[in-house]
Amino acid sequence: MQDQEEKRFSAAPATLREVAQLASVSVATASNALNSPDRVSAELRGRVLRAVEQLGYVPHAAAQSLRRSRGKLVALMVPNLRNPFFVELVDAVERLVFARGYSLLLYSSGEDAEAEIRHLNLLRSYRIDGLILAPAGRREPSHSASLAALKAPVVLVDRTLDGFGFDTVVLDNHRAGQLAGEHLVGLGHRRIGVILGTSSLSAGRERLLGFKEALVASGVVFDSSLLREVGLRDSRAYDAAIDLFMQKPAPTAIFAGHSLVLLGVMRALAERRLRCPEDVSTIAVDDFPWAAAMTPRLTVIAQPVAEMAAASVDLLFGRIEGEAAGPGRRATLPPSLIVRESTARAPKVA
Amino acid sequence: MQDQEEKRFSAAPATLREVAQLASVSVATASNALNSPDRVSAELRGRVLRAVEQLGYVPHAAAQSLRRSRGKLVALMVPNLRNPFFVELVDAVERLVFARGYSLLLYSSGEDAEAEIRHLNLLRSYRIDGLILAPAGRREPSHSASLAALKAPVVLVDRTLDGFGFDTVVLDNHRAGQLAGEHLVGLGHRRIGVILGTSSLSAGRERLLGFKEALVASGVVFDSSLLREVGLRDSRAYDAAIDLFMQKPAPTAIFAGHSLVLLGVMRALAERRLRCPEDVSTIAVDDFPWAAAMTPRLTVIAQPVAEMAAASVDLLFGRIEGEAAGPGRRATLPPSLIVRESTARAPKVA
DNA sequence: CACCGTTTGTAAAACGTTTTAATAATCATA
DNA sequence: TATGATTATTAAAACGTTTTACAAACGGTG
Repeated sequence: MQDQEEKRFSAAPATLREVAQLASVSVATASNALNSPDRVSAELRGRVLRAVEQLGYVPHAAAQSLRRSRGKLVALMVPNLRNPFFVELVDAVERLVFARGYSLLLYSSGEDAEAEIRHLNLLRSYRIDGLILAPAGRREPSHSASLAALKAPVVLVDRTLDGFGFDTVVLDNHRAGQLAGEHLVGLGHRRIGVILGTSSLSAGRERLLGFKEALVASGVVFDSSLLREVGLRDSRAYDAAIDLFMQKPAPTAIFAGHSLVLLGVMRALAERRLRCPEDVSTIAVDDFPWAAAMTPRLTVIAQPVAEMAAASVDLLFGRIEGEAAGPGRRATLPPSLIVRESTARAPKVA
Repeated sequence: MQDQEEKRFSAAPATLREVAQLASVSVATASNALNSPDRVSAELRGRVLRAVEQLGYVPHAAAQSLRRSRGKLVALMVPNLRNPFFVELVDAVERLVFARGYSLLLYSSGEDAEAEIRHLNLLRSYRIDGLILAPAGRREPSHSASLAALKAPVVLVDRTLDGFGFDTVVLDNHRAGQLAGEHLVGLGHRRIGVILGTSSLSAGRERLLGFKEALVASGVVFDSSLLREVGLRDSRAYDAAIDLFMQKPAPTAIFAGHSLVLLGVMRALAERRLRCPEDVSTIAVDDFPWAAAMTPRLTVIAQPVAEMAAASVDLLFGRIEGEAAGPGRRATLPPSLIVRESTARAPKVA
């Protein structure tokens, strides 16, 4: 057995010619036997399959891709891998894509629109079948060219890019903000700091809108002097949080735009010797493995990452397989509030 | 401008033929102008380059890959993406690979040796130039066939696979264990629980060895009744920790084999209302973004992930570019102790 | 038995490159 | 001016598939 395996694979990868030869059929027949089995008699199909098995034949993806114009290749580009949301997304997408017999080309743009475009251009070479993109930053003028040049279906995830008509999968960000707001005012908080990651502009705006809406619905006025927008670097979030805690009176709760922001907030909290949730409650968008292992265990607004991944992949393959056409569809998935220990009733002293 | 971009890219991707045509040269010359510029006169080279620019020509990777036998494609396969170590590895490798003008095929085996082999077989189709592999589990008999069938250089990272002669990049696991042991006994701990992730068998064993060695060097006896081996699921680690805390006398410190294990431990701690580090100190291998944001901030043994990624990529391209030949080389990188707040002097009552 | 409609099989072209081997041009040398 | 020796250019083959267009074989009908 071991020996046979050895023999099977030691030589240069077998070609379809050799398979055909061994099965004493033409290459065309061999190809047909594999790709459209109904076009070839059972007899010959058997011979071919046996030969394939014996030679350990595997099709040459590049040759296939050259002839058909489909490479069984899909790309996923995310802004960074330090955000657990994207990590989960990558993980889920990889699995789904693999399940369909495709492989995944992974790119990380590093939250840099320039780099994103460079990646896109490199990507053109591969004639990918499709792209799932969580864009870095706003729409650049060159985006349109590079994206169009792909000549492949694109689905946008997490962040939108207007004016392209691409399929899009996003969280119901408005609802996410609402959830956070309702939860916090429900606990009696009135002075609430908000720190948004500015990167995902549209998402951030939506979340803020929903948040405000929840406040006014409860007759709480939103104090915009307690709003901060930071970049992607958590150190900025840390600074913003420190700054917020210096306000008089200090906020009794913080709503963080995403987990990276929260990371900065938690560091600031520790720094200022503020206890959570006794002194200040925190809530953030994004659930992630460590959220339940921290002390306190974090109250969060979870994104349905798995569902978002599934929706993206479904949408993408809908286009790839050509069933779907027409204008971009949009899937908006619901967030859910997970109450743990980082939020508590607002302290009396407020 | 917008319009020109439009024109540039709106048609089907330009072929080298068309470039040649536009530059009024033969395709051979066009090809040479791009690949071996010294073989063609400045005059013609200029014309070709201009035509390339004008048409927005990008080579067809599949066609290139078919003709040469190199696709500018490298694969990375990791056991899972929930372990922050692998996430960082993916991130770093992606960047390095991209910097060399290659693209990265990402696979996650899900800690499943079967799946790993399926992935490897799929991978054969792509005729990748090389593979960086963090294998799931032990060497399977079929591993050898699938790996050999790749016909591409392989470098193993984080976990070893014996008998293949592949280049390998690992942490100095022995030293990592030693560091943990020294730190803990230095703080006066005598009863120390050890929970290892069984998955990376060789790594785990090494870490344990180093740990024991540190103890005996200080005249502390290692109590093997305080050793647990768990799988990859953190719930198992949680169980093990709970179990450990039931021992009489209970351990005053826990050494966790990697961060996923630690996650279970911290959950158990919270559950049992044990304070860290007052009641029990914890130390684990792996540093990760959240480690410094938790309360307490975690004391860890950090792996030099960036360096490990760089070493892997260097080793791999050494083979790909053909400079390096001969038996597998091994890079062993040093861990470093990062003291934060999750370790403290052992309580007196021990 | 000649005819026709199905199957079943195959030869050859095509996909977009790179590379080999051959040709044409250039230039110094005898 | 003819002759090699270089250099610059190109035609054509090759890489491993899929697919198109055609031929062969086969069974049933009139």
